[in-house]
Amino acid sequence: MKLSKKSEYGLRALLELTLFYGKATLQRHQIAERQHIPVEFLEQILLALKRAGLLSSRRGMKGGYALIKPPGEITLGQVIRILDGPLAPIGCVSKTAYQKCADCPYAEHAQCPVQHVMGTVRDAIAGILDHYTLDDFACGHHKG
Amino acid sequence: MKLSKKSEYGLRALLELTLFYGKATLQRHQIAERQHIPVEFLEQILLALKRAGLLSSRRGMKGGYALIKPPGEITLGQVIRILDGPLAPIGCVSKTAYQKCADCPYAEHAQCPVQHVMGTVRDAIAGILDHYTLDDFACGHHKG
DNA sequence: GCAATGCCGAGTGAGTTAATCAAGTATCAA
DNA sequence: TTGATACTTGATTAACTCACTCGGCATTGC
Repeated sequence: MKLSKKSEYGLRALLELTLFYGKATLQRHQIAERQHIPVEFLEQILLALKRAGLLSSRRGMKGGYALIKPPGEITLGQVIRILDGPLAPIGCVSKTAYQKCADCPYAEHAQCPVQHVMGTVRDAIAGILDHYTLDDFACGHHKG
Repeated sequence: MKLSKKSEYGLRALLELTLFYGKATLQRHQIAERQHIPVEFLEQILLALKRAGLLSSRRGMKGGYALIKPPGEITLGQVIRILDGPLAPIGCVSKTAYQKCADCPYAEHAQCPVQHVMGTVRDAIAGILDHYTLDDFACGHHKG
């Protein structure tokens, strides 16, 4: 039930990029300084977000990173899935990356008590994170 | 955001013990067989649950484990905290094991956006797991 | 005493996390 | 064209965690 440093840093980096959305690009070291993140680690995080289509980047002098989509269209759920993988506490209840349990003594679906509770937990987590956008995030509160 | 095998096995073991609550004790190998759990691993799980005051045990021939408290008074939240640690996705929003973030650039409490969202996630998870008892678990559905 | 069972501590191999490093390639300015 | 700056890529690492595994000890019942 834990959020990795990678996701935490990723969210904090996106927060900075949200504040400058439409205004300027930010360089790795600027983001790193403002958010106290090791630069080289931040680099691979930004890169992953870029590959996932969330960021654009420019090389060379005056280079930097910027959000591609408006912050209101990016959810924390998306970001965490990119950096940490599925939100579900257990593979057999993931909607974006379902995986059958190897040795569960219960028949498929619905009869397994673990699967049942964890399904509701997954829905609760996704219900929050998939409706919480970078805009909400930057304001510090959900539009609810 | 993941449930460990340890917790999963722990919950499945407690499920068996719930079914036999007030009727009989169960030995490690019985639980292990019924739930397809490696015996030696199960052992340390049962031991942890015993140390936490959830189980009683008897050694020697005719030994075994049993629930101490009625299954309606044990919540999945308790169990998972014993085996996996705090439910909160990040230390600074845990209510049972709060830990200040080392290098968060935001002042204490309430101003950190990460802390804010993750707080609501924590509450959602705890809201489910701290009200879901072993009884509910054995029935496969919450009384809610 | 002896076998069955739980108790306990240490160890282990695979994998993950959180970085770090080194060698590129693109961009701009002088 | 040259050099400085900054993103890109891939490899490497140390520390840690996960999921077991093992060996020996303590207790109980026959």
